[in-house]
Amino acid sequence: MPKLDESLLADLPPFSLLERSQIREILDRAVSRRYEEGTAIFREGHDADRFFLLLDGYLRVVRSTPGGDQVIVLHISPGQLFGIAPALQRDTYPATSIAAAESIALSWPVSLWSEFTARYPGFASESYKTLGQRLGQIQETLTEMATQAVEKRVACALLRMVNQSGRKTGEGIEIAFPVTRQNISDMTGTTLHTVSRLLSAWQKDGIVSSTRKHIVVTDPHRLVVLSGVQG
Amino acid sequence: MPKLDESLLADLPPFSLLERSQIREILDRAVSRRYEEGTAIFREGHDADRFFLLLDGYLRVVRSTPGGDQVIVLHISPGQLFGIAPALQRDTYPATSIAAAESIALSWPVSLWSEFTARYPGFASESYKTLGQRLGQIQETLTEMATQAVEKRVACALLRMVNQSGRKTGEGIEIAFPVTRQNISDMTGTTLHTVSRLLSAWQKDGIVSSTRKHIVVTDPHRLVVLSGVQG
DNA sequence: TCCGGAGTTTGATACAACGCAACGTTCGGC
DNA sequence: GCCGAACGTTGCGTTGTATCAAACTCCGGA
Repeated sequence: MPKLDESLLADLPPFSLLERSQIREILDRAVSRRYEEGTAIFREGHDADRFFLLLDGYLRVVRSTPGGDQVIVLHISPGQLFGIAPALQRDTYPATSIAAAESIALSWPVSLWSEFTARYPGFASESYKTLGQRLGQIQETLTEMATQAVEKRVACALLRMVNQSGRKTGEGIEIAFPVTRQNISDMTGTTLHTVSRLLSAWQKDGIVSSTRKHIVVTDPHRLVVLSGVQG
Repeated sequence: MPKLDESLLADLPPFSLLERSQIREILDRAVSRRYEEGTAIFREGHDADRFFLLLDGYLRVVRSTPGGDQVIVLHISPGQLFGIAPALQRDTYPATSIAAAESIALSWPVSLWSEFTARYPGFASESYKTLGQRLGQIQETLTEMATQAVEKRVACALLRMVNQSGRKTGEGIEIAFPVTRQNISDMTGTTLHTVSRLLSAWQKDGIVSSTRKHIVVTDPHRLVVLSGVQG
Protein backbone atom coordinates (compact mmCIF):
# COMPACT_ATOMS: atom_id res chain seq x y z
CA MET A 1 0.00 0.00 0.00
CA PRO A 2 1.56 3.34 -1.05
CA LYS A 3 1.59 6.32 1.25
CA LEU A 4 -1.26 8.60 0.30
CA ASP A 5 0.69 11.78 0.00
CA GLU A 6 -0.12 14.96 -1.91
CA SER A 7 2.96 14.53 -4.06
CA LEU A 8 1.33 11.42 -5.52
CA LEU A 9 -1.17 13.52 -7.40
CA ALA A 10 0.44 16.91 -7.71
CA ASP A 11 2.13 16.21 -11.04
CA LEU A 12 -0.75 14.37 -12.69
CA PRO A 13 -2.74 16.12 -15.42
CA PRO A 14 -6.14 16.06 -13.73
CA PHE A 15 -4.70 17.63 -10.59
CA SER A 16 -1.77 19.71 -11.75
CA LEU A 17 -3.89 22.86 -11.73
CA LEU A 18 -5.01 22.39 -8.12
CA GLU A 19 -3.54 23.60 -4.87
CA ARG A 20 -2.04 21.30 -2.27
CA SER A 21 -4.89 21.71 0.13
CA GLN A 22 -7.39 20.78 -2.55
CA ILE A 23 -5.41 17.71 -3.50
CA ARG A 24 -5.39 16.71 0.16
CA GLU A 25 -9.19 16.94 0.23
CA ILE A 26 -9.53 14.77 -2.85
CA LEU A 27 -7.04 12.25 -1.57
CA ASP A 28 -8.79 11.95 1.79
CA ARG A 29 -11.90 10.67 0.08
CA ALA A 30 -10.17 8.14 -2.17
CA VAL A 31 -9.95 4.41 -1.68
CA SER A 32 -6.68 2.78 -2.70
CA ARG A 33 -6.51 -0.82 -3.87
CA ARG A 34 -4.02 -3.26 -5.34
CA TYR A 35 -4.89 -5.52 -8.28
CA GLU A 36 -2.92 -8.58 -9.31
CA GLU A 37 -2.11 -9.25 -12.95
CA GLY A 38 -5.17 -10.57 -14.74
CA THR A 39 -7.67 -9.17 -12.23
CA ALA A 40 -10.66 -7.14 -13.39
CA ILE A 41 -11.12 -3.69 -11.85
CA PHE A 42 -14.65 -3.45 -13.24
CA ARG A 43 -16.65 -5.32 -15.83
CA GLU A 44 -18.65 -4.35 -18.92
CA GLY A 45 -22.31 -3.89 -18.16
CA HIS A 46 -21.90 -3.62 -14.39
CA ASP A 47 -23.19 -0.64 -12.44
CA ALA A 48 -20.84 2.29 -12.88
CA ASP A 49 -20.65 3.23 -9.21
CA ARG A 50 -17.04 4.41 -8.97
CA PHE A 51 -14.41 6.21 -11.05
CA PHE A 52 -10.69 5.50 -10.90
CA LEU A 53 -7.16 6.80 -11.21
CA LEU A 54 -4.31 4.44 -12.00
CA LEU A 55 -1.34 5.09 -9.73
CA ASP A 56 0.93 2.23 -10.74
CA GLY A 57 0.82 -0.58 -13.28
CA TYR A 58 -0.94 -0.94 -16.61
CA LEU A 59 -4.47 -1.82 -17.65
CA ARG A 60 -6.15 -3.25 -20.70
CA VAL A 61 -9.62 -1.96 -21.54
CA VAL A 62 -11.49 -4.76 -23.27
CA ARG A 63 -14.80 -5.15 -25.05
CA SER A 64 -16.35 -8.53 -25.71
CA THR A 65 -18.62 -9.65 -28.51
CA PRO A 66 -21.69 -11.82 -27.99
CA GLY A 67 -19.71 -14.52 -29.81
CA GLY A 68 -17.03 -14.55 -27.13
CA ASP A 69 -14.26 -12.77 -29.03
CA GLN A 70 -12.61 -9.91 -27.24
CA VAL A 71 -10.96 -6.74 -28.42
CA ILE A 72 -8.50 -4.53 -26.55
CA VAL A 73 -9.84 -1.02 -27.07
CA LEU A 74 -7.05 0.88 -25.30
CA HIS A 75 -4.43 0.74 -22.58
CA ILE A 76 -4.25 2.83 -19.42
CA SER A 77 -0.95 3.89 -17.92
CA PRO A 78 -0.12 5.44 -14.53
CA GLY A 79 -1.60 8.86 -13.91
CA GLN A 80 -4.63 8.35 -16.12
CA LEU A 81 -8.25 8.47 -15.05
CA PHE A 82 -10.37 5.51 -16.17
CA GLY A 83 -13.83 4.14 -15.66
CA ILE A 84 -15.14 7.67 -16.00
CA ALA A 85 -18.45 6.55 -17.42
CA PRO A 86 -20.24 8.84 -14.93
CA ALA A 87 -18.69 11.85 -16.65
CA LEU A 88 -20.73 10.83 -19.69
CA GLN A 89 -23.93 10.10 -17.81
CA ARG A 90 -23.62 6.36 -18.24
CA ASP A 91 -25.00 4.06 -15.60
CA THR A 92 -23.00 1.00 -16.61
CA TYR A 93 -19.38 0.55 -17.67
CA PRO A 94 -19.14 0.16 -21.45
CA ALA A 95 -16.05 -2.07 -21.24
CA THR A 96 -14.03 -4.27 -18.89
CA SER A 97 -10.71 -3.19 -17.41
CA ILE A 98 -8.06 -5.79 -16.60
CA ALA A 99 -4.72 -5.34 -14.87
CA ALA A 100 -2.03 -6.11 -17.45
CA ALA A 101 0.51 -6.05 -14.65
CA GLU A 102 0.23 -5.71 -10.90
CA SER A 103 -1.46 -2.35 -10.44
CA ILE A 104 -2.59 0.14 -7.85
CA ALA A 105 -5.57 2.43 -8.36
CA LEU A 106 -7.46 5.04 -6.39
CA SER A 107 -11.21 5.26 -6.71
CA TRP A 108 -14.08 7.47 -5.66
CA PRO A 109 -17.84 6.97 -5.65
CA VAL A 110 -19.53 8.52 -8.70
CA SER A 111 -21.40 10.93 -6.46
CA LEU A 112 -18.14 12.81 -6.04
CA TRP A 113 -17.65 13.34 -9.77
CA SER A 114 -20.06 16.23 -10.03
CA GLU A 115 -18.70 17.63 -6.77
CA PHE A 116 -15.10 17.52 -8.02
CA THR A 117 -15.90 19.02 -11.41
CA ALA A 118 -18.00 21.76 -9.85
CA ARG A 119 -15.54 22.65 -7.14
CA TYR A 120 -12.29 22.26 -9.11
CA PRO A 121 -12.63 23.68 -12.64
CA GLY A 122 -9.12 22.52 -13.50
CA PHE A 123 -10.12 18.96 -12.74
CA ALA A 124 -13.13 19.18 -15.04
CA SER A 125 -11.33 20.67 -18.00
CA GLU A 126 -8.41 18.24 -17.77
CA SER A 127 -10.77 15.30 -17.47
CA TYR A 128 -12.71 16.25 -20.56
CA LYS A 129 -9.47 16.81 -22.36
CA THR A 130 -8.28 13.25 -21.75
CA LEU A 131 -11.73 12.07 -22.77
CA GLY A 132 -11.33 13.91 -26.06
CA GLN A 133 -7.89 12.45 -26.61
CA ARG A 134 -9.24 8.99 -25.94
CA LEU A 135 -12.08 9.47 -28.41
CA GLY A 136 -9.56 10.59 -31.01
CA GLN A 137 -7.35 7.57 -30.34
CA ILE A 138 -10.22 5.16 -30.81
CA GLN A 139 -11.28 6.84 -34.03
CA GLU A 140 -7.73 6.50 -35.24
CA THR A 141 -7.59 2.83 -34.32
CA LEU A 142 -10.87 2.34 -36.16
CA THR A 143 -9.64 3.94 -39.38
CA GLU A 144 -6.43 1.95 -39.10
CA MET A 145 -8.39 -1.26 -38.72
CA ALA A 146 -10.57 -0.38 -41.68
CA THR A 147 -7.84 0.56 -44.11
CA GLN A 148 -4.52 -1.09 -43.20
CA ALA A 149 -3.25 -4.62 -43.75
CA VAL A 150 -2.53 -6.88 -40.81
CA GLU A 151 1.24 -6.35 -40.85
CA LYS A 152 0.87 -2.58 -40.55
CA ARG A 153 -1.73 -2.87 -37.82
CA VAL A 154 0.54 -5.06 -35.73
CA ALA A 155 3.44 -2.68 -36.25
CA CYS A 156 1.24 0.25 -35.19
CA ALA A 157 0.04 -1.61 -32.13
CA LEU A 158 3.61 -2.26 -31.00
CA LEU A 159 4.55 1.36 -31.59
CA ARG A 160 1.57 2.56 -29.61
CA MET A 161 2.54 0.41 -26.63
CA VAL A 162 6.12 1.58 -26.92
CA ASN A 163 5.03 5.21 -26.98
CA GLN A 164 2.83 4.73 -23.97
CA SER A 165 5.10 2.65 -21.80
CA GLY A 166 8.46 2.25 -23.51
CA ARG A 167 11.63 2.45 -21.43
CA LYS A 168 15.18 2.30 -22.70
CA THR A 169 17.29 -0.79 -22.13
CA GLY A 170 20.62 -1.92 -23.45
CA GLU A 171 19.21 -3.54 -26.58
CA GLY A 172 16.39 -1.13 -27.40
CA ILE A 173 13.04 0.05 -26.07
CA GLU A 174 11.05 -2.30 -23.92
CA ILE A 175 7.30 -2.47 -23.41
CA ALA A 176 6.83 -2.07 -19.68
CA PHE A 177 4.08 -4.64 -19.15
CA PRO A 178 3.56 -8.30 -20.12
CA VAL A 179 2.16 -8.82 -23.60
CA THR A 180 1.26 -12.14 -25.19
CA ARG A 181 0.78 -12.87 -28.91
CA GLN A 182 -2.87 -13.36 -28.10
CA ASN A 183 -3.02 -9.88 -26.59
CA ILE A 184 -1.59 -8.34 -29.73
CA SER A 185 -4.04 -10.23 -31.90
CA ASP A 186 -6.85 -8.92 -29.69
CA MET A 187 -5.62 -5.40 -30.36
CA THR A 188 -5.34 -5.84 -34.11
CA GLY A 189 -8.20 -8.13 -35.05
CA THR A 190 -6.10 -11.02 -36.28
CA THR A 191 -5.04 -14.43 -34.92
CA LEU A 192 -2.23 -15.24 -32.54
CA HIS A 193 -0.75 -17.40 -35.30
CA THR A 194 -0.30 -14.49 -37.65
CA VAL A 195 1.17 -12.35 -34.86
CA SER A 196 3.57 -15.12 -33.93
CA ARG A 197 4.76 -15.42 -37.52
CA LEU A 198 5.23 -11.68 -37.85
CA LEU A 199 7.19 -11.39 -34.60
CA SER A 200 9.39 -14.33 -35.60
CA ALA A 201 10.16 -12.70 -38.92
CA TRP A 202 10.89 -9.34 -37.30
CA GLN A 203 13.09 -10.99 -34.70
CA LYS A 204 15.07 -12.65 -37.51
CA ASP A 205 15.48 -9.19 -39.10
CA GLY A 206 16.63 -7.69 -35.81
CA ILE A 207 13.67 -5.33 -35.46
CA VAL A 208 12.26 -6.77 -32.25
CA SER A 209 13.43 -9.18 -29.61
CA SER A 210 10.72 -11.00 -27.73
CA THR A 211 10.73 -13.52 -24.99
CA ARG A 212 7.66 -15.18 -23.60
CA LYS A 213 5.50 -12.29 -22.41
CA HIS A 214 8.00 -9.57 -22.97
CA ILE A 215 8.81 -7.48 -26.02
CA VAL A 216 11.78 -5.22 -26.77
CA VAL A 217 11.83 -3.12 -29.93
CA THR A 218 15.46 -3.08 -31.04
CA ASP A 219 15.00 -1.05 -34.21
CA PRO A 220 12.13 1.41 -33.76
CA HIS A 221 12.90 3.17 -37.02
CA ARG A 222 12.43 0.07 -39.17
CA LEU A 223 9.19 -0.64 -37.29
CA VAL A 224 7.93 2.83 -38.13
CA VAL A 225 8.69 2.14 -41.79
CA LEU A 226 6.75 -1.12 -41.58
CA SER A 227 3.83 0.66 -39.94
CA GLY A 228 3.50 2.78 -43.07
CA VAL A 229 2.90 6.10 -41.36
CA GLN A 230 4.32 8.87 -43.49
CA GLY A 231 5.19 12.12 -41.81
CA MET B 1 -34.31 29.09 -44.51
CA PRO B 2 -36.46 27.71 -41.66
CA LYS B 3 -38.21 29.97 -39.25
CA LEU B 4 -36.19 30.14 -36.06
CA ASP B 5 -38.91 29.30 -33.63
CA GLU B 6 -38.65 27.92 -30.11
CA SER B 7 -40.58 24.83 -31.13
CA LEU B 8 -37.64 23.87 -33.33
CA LEU B 9 -35.55 23.05 -30.30
CA ALA B 10 -38.04 22.38 -27.57
CA ASP B 11 -38.27 18.63 -28.25
CA LEU B 12 -34.58 17.99 -28.86
CA PRO B 13 -32.55 16.18 -26.20
CA PRO B 14 -30.03 18.92 -25.47
CA PHE B 15 -32.81 21.44 -24.90
CA SER B 16 -35.76 19.45 -23.66
CA LEU B 17 -34.92 20.29 -20.07
CA LEU B 18 -34.88 24.05 -20.68
CA GLU B 19 -37.59 26.65 -20.47
CA ARG B 20 -38.95 28.47 -23.49
CA SER B 21 -37.28 31.73 -22.61
CA GLN B 22 -33.92 30.04 -22.30
CA ILE B 23 -34.36 28.35 -25.66
CA ARG B 24 -35.18 31.73 -27.15
CA GLU B 25 -31.90 33.11 -25.79
CA ILE B 26 -29.92 30.24 -27.27
CA LEU B 27 -31.67 30.51 -30.59
CA ASP B 28 -31.06 34.24 -30.84
CA ARG B 29 -27.34 33.65 -30.84
CA ALA B 30 -27.32 30.85 -33.41
CA VAL B 31 -26.42 31.08 -37.07
CA SER B 32 -28.47 28.95 -39.43
CA ARG B 33 -27.04 27.64 -42.69
CA ARG B 34 -27.97 25.30 -45.54
CA TYR B 35 -25.53 22.75 -46.95
CA GLU B 36 -25.94 21.00 -50.28
CA GLU B 37 -25.33 17.28 -50.64
CA GLY B 38 -21.60 16.58 -50.66
CA THR B 39 -20.63 19.85 -48.96
CA ALA B 40 -18.29 19.86 -45.96
CA ILE B 41 -19.52 21.59 -42.81
CA PHE B 42 -16.04 21.50 -41.30
CA ARG B 43 -12.83 19.67 -42.06
CA GLU B 44 -10.43 17.49 -40.08
CA GLY B 45 -7.57 19.48 -38.64
CA HIS B 46 -9.18 22.89 -39.08
CA ASP B 47 -9.64 25.27 -36.18
CA ALA B 48 -12.57 24.17 -34.07
CA ASP B 49 -14.18 27.60 -33.81
CA ARG B 50 -17.88 26.65 -33.82
CA PHE B 51 -20.16 23.87 -32.61
CA PHE B 52 -23.28 22.70 -34.43
CA LEU B 53 -26.77 21.27 -34.23
CA LEU B 54 -28.28 19.46 -37.22
CA LEU B 55 -31.84 20.61 -37.84
CA ASP B 56 -32.58 18.78 -41.07
CA GLY B 57 -30.77 16.31 -43.32
CA TYR B 58 -28.04 13.77 -42.61
CA LEU B 59 -24.28 13.95 -42.22
CA ARG B 60 -21.37 11.60 -42.59
CA VAL B 61 -18.46 12.05 -40.20
CA VAL B 62 -15.32 10.97 -42.01
CA ARG B 63 -11.70 10.40 -41.09
CA SER B 64 -8.98 10.19 -43.69
CA THR B 65 -5.72 8.29 -43.63
CA PRO B 66 -2.42 9.76 -44.80
CA GLY B 67 -2.71 7.27 -47.68
CA GLY B 68 -5.91 8.90 -48.91
CA ASP B 69 -8.38 6.22 -47.83
CA GLN B 70 -11.38 7.43 -45.92
CA VAL B 71 -13.54 5.87 -43.26
CA ILE B 72 -17.04 6.87 -42.21
CA VAL B 73 -16.88 6.97 -38.43
CA LEU B 74 -20.55 7.75 -37.75
CA HIS B 75 -23.68 9.40 -39.09
CA ILE B 76 -25.50 12.40 -37.65
CA SER B 77 -29.26 12.75 -37.87
CA PRO B 78 -31.57 15.70 -37.17
CA GLY B 79 -31.61 16.93 -33.59
CA GLN B 80 -28.04 15.85 -32.82
CA LEU B 81 -25.19 18.08 -31.76
CA PHE B 82 -21.97 17.65 -33.74
CA GLY B 83 -18.58 19.25 -34.05
CA ILE B 84 -18.51 19.52 -30.27
CA ALA B 85 -14.74 19.26 -30.11
CA PRO B 86 -14.68 22.28 -27.77
CA ALA B 87 -16.54 20.25 -25.16
CA LEU B 88 -13.46 18.06 -25.04
CA GLN B 89 -10.93 20.88 -25.03
CA ARG B 90 -9.82 20.24 -28.59
CA ASP B 91 -8.63 23.10 -30.73
CA THR B 92 -9.07 21.35 -34.08
CA TYR B 93 -11.81 19.10 -35.44
CA PRO B 94 -10.74 15.45 -35.31
CA ALA B 95 -12.81 14.51 -38.37
CA THR B 96 -14.58 15.95 -41.42
CA SER B 97 -18.36 16.25 -41.64
CA ILE B 98 -20.07 16.01 -45.01
CA ALA B 99 -23.73 16.52 -45.86
CA ALA B 100 -25.06 13.14 -47.02
CA ALA B 101 -28.22 14.92 -48.16
CA GLU B 102 -29.24 18.53 -48.32
CA SER B 103 -29.00 19.67 -44.71
CA ILE B 104 -29.64 22.60 -42.40
CA ALA B 105 -27.61 23.22 -39.26
CA LEU B 106 -27.40 25.81 -36.53
CA SER B 107 -24.03 26.80 -35.13
CA TRP B 108 -22.55 28.86 -32.33
CA PRO B 109 -19.03 30.14 -31.65
CA VAL B 110 -17.11 27.92 -29.22
CA SER B 111 -16.93 30.76 -26.72
CA LEU B 112 -20.60 30.11 -26.01
CA TRP B 113 -20.06 26.46 -25.10
CA SER B 114 -18.83 27.15 -21.61
CA GLU B 115 -21.49 29.78 -21.19
CA PHE B 116 -24.27 27.38 -22.20
CA THR B 117 -23.03 24.52 -20.05
CA ALA B 118 -22.56 26.81 -17.06
CA ARG B 119 -25.90 28.56 -17.37
CA TYR B 120 -28.03 25.58 -18.44
CA PRO B 121 -27.12 22.43 -16.49
CA GLY B 122 -29.60 20.41 -18.52
CA PHE B 123 -27.75 21.31 -21.69
CA ALA B 124 -24.43 20.18 -20.22
CA SER B 125 -25.63 16.84 -18.93
CA GLU B 126 -27.47 15.98 -22.12
CA SER B 127 -24.47 16.95 -24.21
CA TYR B 128 -22.13 14.73 -22.28
CA LYS B 129 -24.65 11.97 -22.46
CA THR B 130 -24.70 12.00 -26.27
CA LEU B 131 -20.92 12.15 -26.19
CA GLY B 132 -20.88 9.00 -24.08
CA GLN B 133 -23.29 7.26 -26.43
CA ARG B 134 -21.12 8.20 -29.37
CA LEU B 135 -18.00 6.86 -27.69
CA GLY B 136 -19.82 3.61 -27.02
CA GLN B 137 -20.99 3.38 -30.63
CA ILE B 138 -17.48 3.82 -31.96
CA GLN B 139 -16.12 1.21 -29.57
CA GLU B 140 -18.78 -1.15 -30.80
CA THR B 141 -17.93 -0.47 -34.43
CA LEU B 142 -14.30 -1.09 -33.61
CA THR B 143 -14.94 -4.47 -32.01
CA GLU B 144 -17.20 -5.40 -34.90
CA MET B 145 -14.49 -4.47 -37.38
CA ALA B 146 -11.92 -6.49 -35.45
CA THR B 147 -13.93 -9.67 -35.06
CA GLN B 148 -16.59 -9.99 -37.75
CA ALA B 149 -16.33 -11.06 -41.40
CA VAL B 150 -17.17 -8.61 -44.17
CA GLU B 151 -20.67 -9.94 -44.79
CA LYS B 152 -21.70 -9.40 -41.18
CA ARG B 153 -20.14 -5.95 -41.06
CA VAL B 154 -22.09 -4.85 -44.12
CA ALA B 155 -25.31 -6.25 -42.67
CA CYS B 156 -24.66 -4.40 -39.40
CA ALA B 157 -23.92 -1.16 -41.24
CA LEU B 158 -27.23 -1.37 -43.11
CA LEU B 159 -29.09 -2.09 -39.89
CA ARG B 160 -27.45 0.84 -38.15
CA MET B 161 -28.51 3.22 -40.91
CA VAL B 162 -32.02 1.77 -40.86
CA ASN B 163 -32.24 2.24 -37.11
CA GLN B 164 -31.05 5.79 -37.34
CA SER B 165 -33.04 6.98 -40.31
CA GLY B 166 -35.38 4.21 -41.44
CA ARG B 167 -38.89 5.08 -42.54
CA LYS B 168 -41.62 2.68 -43.57
CA THR B 169 -42.60 2.36 -47.20
CA GLY B 170 -44.80 -0.08 -49.09
CA GLU B 171 -42.02 -2.60 -49.69
CA GLY B 172 -40.06 -2.29 -46.44
CA ILE B 173 -37.91 0.15 -44.53
CA GLU B 174 -36.01 2.74 -46.47
CA ILE B 175 -32.78 4.51 -45.56
CA ALA B 176 -33.64 8.20 -45.60
CA PHE B 177 -30.49 9.54 -47.25
CA PRO B 178 -28.51 8.66 -50.40
CA VAL B 179 -26.00 5.82 -49.92
CA THR B 180 -23.60 4.50 -52.52
CA ARG B 181 -21.78 1.16 -52.53
CA GLN B 182 -18.61 3.15 -52.01
CA ASN B 183 -20.12 4.75 -48.91
CA ILE B 184 -20.93 1.38 -47.43
CA SER B 185 -17.44 0.11 -48.14
CA ASP B 186 -16.08 3.20 -46.38
CA MET B 187 -18.15 2.27 -43.34
CA THR B 188 -17.09 -1.36 -43.29
CA GLY B 189 -13.49 -1.34 -44.43
CA THR B 190 -14.01 -3.30 -47.62
CA THR B 191 -14.26 -2.51 -51.34
CA LEU B 192 -17.24 -1.28 -53.34
CA HIS B 193 -16.96 -4.44 -55.43
CA THR B 194 -17.58 -6.71 -52.48
CA VAL B 195 -20.47 -4.54 -51.30
CA SER B 196 -22.00 -4.62 -54.76
CA ARG B 197 -21.82 -8.42 -54.87
CA LEU B 198 -23.39 -8.72 -51.42
CA LEU B 199 -26.25 -6.35 -52.23
CA SER B 200 -26.90 -8.15 -55.52
CA ALA B 201 -27.09 -11.48 -53.72
CA TRP B 202 -29.37 -10.08 -51.01
CA GLN B 203 -31.59 -8.45 -53.62
CA LYS B 204 -31.92 -11.84 -55.36
CA ASP B 205 -32.95 -13.31 -52.00
CA GLY B 206 -35.51 -10.56 -51.41
CA ILE B 207 -33.77 -9.12 -48.36
CA VAL B 208 -33.03 -5.68 -49.77
CA SER B 209 -34.09 -3.70 -52.79
CA SER B 210 -31.65 -1.09 -53.98
CA THR B 211 -31.66 1.38 -56.77
CA ARG B 212 -28.79 3.65 -57.63
CA LYS B 213 -28.17 5.63 -54.43
CA HIS B 214 -31.16 4.37 -52.54
CA ILE B 215 -31.64 1.31 -50.35
CA VAL B 216 -34.80 -0.32 -49.00
CA VAL B 217 -34.59 -3.21 -46.57
CA THR B 218 -37.48 -5.49 -47.46
CA ASP B 219 -36.76 -8.24 -44.93
CA PRO B 220 -35.16 -6.73 -41.81
CA HIS B 221 -35.42 -9.98 -39.90
CA ARG B 222 -33.31 -11.97 -42.36
CA LEU B 223 -30.79 -9.12 -42.34
CA VAL B 224 -30.54 -9.35 -38.56
CA VAL B 225 -29.85 -13.06 -38.89
CA LEU B 226 -27.11 -12.33 -41.43
CA SER B 227 -25.61 -9.72 -39.10
CA GLY B 228 -25.04 -12.47 -36.56
CA VAL B 229 -26.15 -10.56 -33.49
CA GLN B 230 -27.65 -12.95 -31.00
CA GLY B 231 -30.03 -11.52 -28.45
C1' DT C 1 -30.64 14.30 -78.53
C1' DC C 2 -26.29 13.11 -77.55
C1' DC C 3 -22.57 12.99 -74.55
C1' DG C 4 -19.85 12.32 -70.36
C1' DG C 5 -19.40 11.27 -65.72
C1' DA C 6 -20.77 8.89 -61.74
C1' DG C 7 -22.16 4.78 -59.98
C1' DT C 8 -22.75 -0.24 -60.57
C1' DT C 9 -22.19 -5.03 -62.06
C1' DT C 10 -19.68 -9.05 -63.11
C1' DG C 11 -15.84 -12.16 -64.24
C1' DA C 12 -11.20 -13.98 -63.71
C1' DT C 13 -7.16 -14.35 -60.97
C1' DA C 14 -4.01 -14.21 -56.97
C1' DC C 15 -2.71 -14.22 -52.47
C1' DA C 16 -2.95 -13.08 -47.60
C1' DA C 17 -4.79 -14.75 -43.65
C1' DC C 18 -7.49 -18.22 -41.31
C1' DG C 19 -8.36 -22.79 -39.39
C1' DC C 20 -6.68 -26.85 -37.93
C1' DA C 21 -3.21 -29.65 -36.07
C1' DA C 22 0.93 -31.05 -33.97
C1' DC C 23 4.87 -30.09 -31.51
C1' DG C 24 8.09 -27.30 -28.64
C1' DT C 25 9.21 -24.33 -24.80
C1' DT C 26 8.96 -21.95 -20.55
C1' DC C 27 7.23 -21.32 -16.06
C1' DG C 28 5.28 -22.10 -11.60
C1' DG C 29 3.46 -25.25 -8.18
C1' DC C 30 3.76 -29.43 -5.70
C1' DG D 1 13.08 -32.23 -9.77
C1' DC D 2 8.90 -33.50 -11.83
C1' DC D 3 4.66 -32.51 -13.83
C1' DG D 4 1.04 -29.90 -15.98
C1' DA D 5 -0.62 -25.74 -17.79
C1' DA D 6 0.08 -21.75 -20.39
C1' DC D 7 2.18 -19.85 -24.19
C1' DG D 8 4.61 -20.05 -28.52
C1' DT D 9 6.04 -21.99 -33.10
C1' DT D 10 5.50 -24.04 -37.54
C1' DG D 11 3.41 -26.52 -41.52
C1' DC D 12 -0.30 -27.22 -44.69
C1' DG D 13 -4.71 -26.98 -47.03
C1' DT D 14 -8.42 -23.81 -47.83
C1' DT D 15 -11.08 -19.78 -48.65
C1' DG D 16 -12.63 -15.19 -48.36
C1' DT D 17 -11.57 -11.00 -50.19
C1' DA D 18 -8.74 -7.75 -52.78
C1' DT D 19 -7.23 -6.62 -57.22
C1' DC D 20 -7.49 -5.93 -62.07
C1' DA D 21 -10.30 -5.33 -65.98
C1' DA D 22 -14.21 -4.38 -68.75
C1' DA D 23 -18.87 -3.38 -69.70
C1' DC D 24 -23.23 -1.56 -68.40
C1' DT D 25 -26.89 1.83 -66.65
C1' DC D 26 -28.57 5.86 -65.21
C1' DC D 27 -28.81 10.81 -65.03
C1' DG D 28 -28.02 15.64 -65.92
C1' DG D 29 -26.26 19.17 -68.83
C1' DA D 30 -25.08 21.15 -73.27
